[in-house]
Amino acid sequence: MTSQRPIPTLQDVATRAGVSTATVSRAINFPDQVAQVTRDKVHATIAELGYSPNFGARAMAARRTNTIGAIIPTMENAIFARGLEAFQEELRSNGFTMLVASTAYQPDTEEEQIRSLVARGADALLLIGYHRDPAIYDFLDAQDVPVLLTWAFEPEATRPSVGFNNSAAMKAMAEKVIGMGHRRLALISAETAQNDRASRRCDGIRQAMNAAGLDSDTLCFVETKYGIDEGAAAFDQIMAHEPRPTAVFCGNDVLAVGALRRARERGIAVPGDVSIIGFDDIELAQVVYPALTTVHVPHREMGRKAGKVLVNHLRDGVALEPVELQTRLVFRDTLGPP
Amino acid sequence: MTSQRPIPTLQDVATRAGVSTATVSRAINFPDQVAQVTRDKVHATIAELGYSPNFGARAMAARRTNTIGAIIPTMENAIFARGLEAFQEELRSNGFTMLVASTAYQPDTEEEQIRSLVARGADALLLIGYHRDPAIYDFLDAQDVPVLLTWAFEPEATRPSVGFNNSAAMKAMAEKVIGMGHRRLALISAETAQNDRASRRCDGIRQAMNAAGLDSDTLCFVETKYGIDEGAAAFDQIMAHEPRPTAVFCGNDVLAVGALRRARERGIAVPGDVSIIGFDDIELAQVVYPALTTVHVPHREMGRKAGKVLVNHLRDGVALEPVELQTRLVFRDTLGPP
DNA sequence: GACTGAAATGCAAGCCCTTACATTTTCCAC
DNA sequence: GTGGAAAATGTAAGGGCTTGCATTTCAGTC
Repeated sequence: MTSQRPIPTLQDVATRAGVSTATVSRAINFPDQVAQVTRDKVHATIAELGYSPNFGARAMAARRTNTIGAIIPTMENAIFARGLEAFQEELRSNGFTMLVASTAYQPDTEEEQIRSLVARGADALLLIGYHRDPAIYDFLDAQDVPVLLTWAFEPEATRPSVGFNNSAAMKAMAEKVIGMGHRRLALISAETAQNDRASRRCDGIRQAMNAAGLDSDTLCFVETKYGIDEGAAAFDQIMAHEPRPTAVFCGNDVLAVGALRRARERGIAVPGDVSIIGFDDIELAQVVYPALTTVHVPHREMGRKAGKVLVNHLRDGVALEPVELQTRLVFRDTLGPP
Repeated sequence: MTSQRPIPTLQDVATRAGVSTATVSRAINFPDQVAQVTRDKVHATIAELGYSPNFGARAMAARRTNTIGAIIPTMENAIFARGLEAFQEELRSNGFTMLVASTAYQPDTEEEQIRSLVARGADALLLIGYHRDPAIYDFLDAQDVPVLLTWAFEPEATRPSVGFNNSAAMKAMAEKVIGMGHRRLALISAETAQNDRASRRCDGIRQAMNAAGLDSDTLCFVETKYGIDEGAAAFDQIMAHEPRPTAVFCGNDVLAVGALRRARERGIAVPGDVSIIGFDDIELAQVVYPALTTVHVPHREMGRKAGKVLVNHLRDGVALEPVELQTRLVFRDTLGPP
């Protein structure tokens, strides 16, 4: 046991520097309100004592934290990583801190994380997608915590979001695929029940099919959990279907990569025997072989924009402004004629 | 503007339930110290008011937060994701919360994040690797924050860690590769200056070379930033070297995947013309083609163990116990004879 | 019914900061 | 020098919670 010198407080700094706590506080938070010489003395003392302000006390006294919470479904597989990184950079450069939490795609966990971040004093929250229990929104409204949604954008939605139109994006891709002559389509989707991005992407394909005069009920639909192995297993299911689909859409790139791996393992040629299409355009999409045709989502831009919108709101009181971003179809090597 | 009903406090709950704040606090934190009927009444009131305790106030009064901070170099590419996920699960199941932050491999950012997490009241910290400014360790000691290191294990180290021996792991792989007849070796390494894992892995190769009677100065060494594209560029540099190496080690799987992609783009056969060896065994390693030979790191086990060690320490006062985990060589398809 | 120890509850002192307001110091213009 | 405004600093009141200690309530016993 080393002798426990107690953790220094503001008071300790004040005493040692021979000033009041108010002055120390100002020297830290509003340096230009303090005379140069005093400021230097205070900062020297802070360094000497290794003082570091207590966040809880500060939050309580100031009633804000300059902290913004972000809750994402998963930290694996980089789907959200790039966007979040840009979000964080934007916040940091404006003096805000990001707190991340992930939910493993469990609504209960999301609720728990939301409460935890709010209790921690998050000044605002960034959440993925629209769908969640209305009680959660009520809670956030009651707590007066601004919420910005992202990764989705619905023109008619009431909650502000910075994102893209999932159904329109997938529809655009489906139109291209149908335009190439594909008629027997399949979709490996993430679980749609609690996930509006997944269900909207599914809608997009059906819309394109209907518009092209195809019966959208013929879509060979498999829903699965998130993961490469899950994508592989789902691909097997789809290949068992008669007549065999010629184009397999995937709700995200991770599932697509799993499907692609399985196709190779089974000796099914891509895109010779079957085309595979992803969604997201994560780095992985360019690395697999053959390189994945997919829908490019502007992750970094989305993160940065979301950060800007929240900072503007928190700092300048600007209303949370919805922003729609555009996706882009990226044709690589896994899509060919049927 | 909706009328702002104020956020309910402990006091509000107490008043409404007709008890003291102490009782409410106990009903929340030590339910069995409160009579059944009182407890029910309190919880009903809490639900009715939508009360949620203020984390800052609680942290300040209780002088602990049940929060453990984890700081990782990057959230991209899933290298740390799986281990961290297991870590979080372990903490959650023991009533602790994990707070994550990432540093983008910048020591300055790491220091900032450490201070931030400490200020937020983290009861302990999980950090990656040994190497950092001693001043940071001094600061943490002064603040009396326990620190557990991970992703590395040095027998002679003074700080406790839960990890594996990076140099021994890489040495074992290098011995195998040399044993297959490779004599001209190359290494694409992450930047070694601030990264002991990278430099130890490099050491491992050199040790194996020396032990096999090869001059370790002949190792074709390229250092680069983290990323798939960076790995690709580094591969180009190595291929420009004369005589051309027959085996390219990579400091991690992400760099290896970049190298692999570049090899394919240039029509260099793997493993026919050159072997490529990764490190980490992230999911990606099995997905690329040809599948990557790599050193398997028990990420989940590492995360879980680290969680256990910290929980034991915080809850039961057990000293932080170092744990060495074993890596495993995984031979897939990118390694062949020279 | 009085007594006793245990169980349940209440009281109130902090925990460490920020900030409105009050006070002192400084600096100029005259 | 003096007066007065501006700049710098100080005072002290919270902010919401936990917890040691004091007090009340309750069972059970004689």
